[in-house]
Amino acid sequence: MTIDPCRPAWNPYLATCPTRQVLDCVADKWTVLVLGLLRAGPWRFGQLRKGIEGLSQKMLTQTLRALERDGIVRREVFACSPPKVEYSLTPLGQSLADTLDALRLWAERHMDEVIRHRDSYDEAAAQQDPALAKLIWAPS
Amino acid sequence: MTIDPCRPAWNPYLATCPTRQVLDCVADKWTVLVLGLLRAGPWRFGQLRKGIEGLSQKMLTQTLRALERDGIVRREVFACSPPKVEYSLTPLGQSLADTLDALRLWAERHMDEVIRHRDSYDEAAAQQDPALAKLIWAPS
DNA sequence: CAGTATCCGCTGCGATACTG
DNA sequence: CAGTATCGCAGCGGATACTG
Repeated sequence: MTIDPCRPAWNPYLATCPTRQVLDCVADKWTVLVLGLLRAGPWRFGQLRKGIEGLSQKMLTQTLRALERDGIVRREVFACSPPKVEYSLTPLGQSLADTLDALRLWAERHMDEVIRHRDSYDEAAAQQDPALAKLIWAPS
Repeated sequence: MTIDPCRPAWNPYLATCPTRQVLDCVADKWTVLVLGLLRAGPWRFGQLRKGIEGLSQKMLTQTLRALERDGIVRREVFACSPPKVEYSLTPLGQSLADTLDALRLWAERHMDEVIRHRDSYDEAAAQQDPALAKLIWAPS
């Protein structure tokens, strides 16, 4: 495939650009966590499931399939009993995982500051409208 | 606030860890695109809306509110007519925006390769089950 | 212009049951 | 063990109408 000099670079700010779909799949909570684990080496399905609390089997399958389809994750089936399937990063996946890891690290590193902002924002909102105060404390 | 040496570092792999909520809001398609624009400087509401195709008013408001609450975006209201509201990055937001920009760049840079993988994956699936071939070509 | 409020269809996602 | 298939519903998110 040759480069078409007339074609503009990919631009996710346009609705029809394919990068939109990739961004949708890649900028995802579960993807960040799954790829974060895979950086350490191959993982089996059940290991990933146990390694990420709250991730249902369905969502894990869905996430892994999408990543496999895009060439980010490699799926290797071992013909044995009981069945064994290993997931690992492709070179392409490695580069993405490194990028996403920065995001996970950002969340861990700046969590304190985010919580401070969040608390003061909620407090200010509650004072403006005391009737809303209870909502802030309502379970998720 | 003092550091509690007993408290483990934040860990998004635990279901109840607050970083989960942050990851959920931050690892989001619209957040990536909004913060990508804000890196250039302050933007007005309408400008952001026009700058990101397919982003509805409701989702933009929601996204901006969440980011403001977490101290990532600053909202400045100008008392004039017609009303004018500017959104800009806080220092905290700058650090996040830089991280997310890497993600957007990754998508743009590796789109070709992703598409190649995707096509061959879909083709392989179609050959395994010819009846599914038509589904692959169905509109979104 | 920059929102809020309301309605509501669609689907994302969990729960459950079943298969190779 | 590693999935697929199916059901059911909460909530996401678009469309529309209204407000300061």
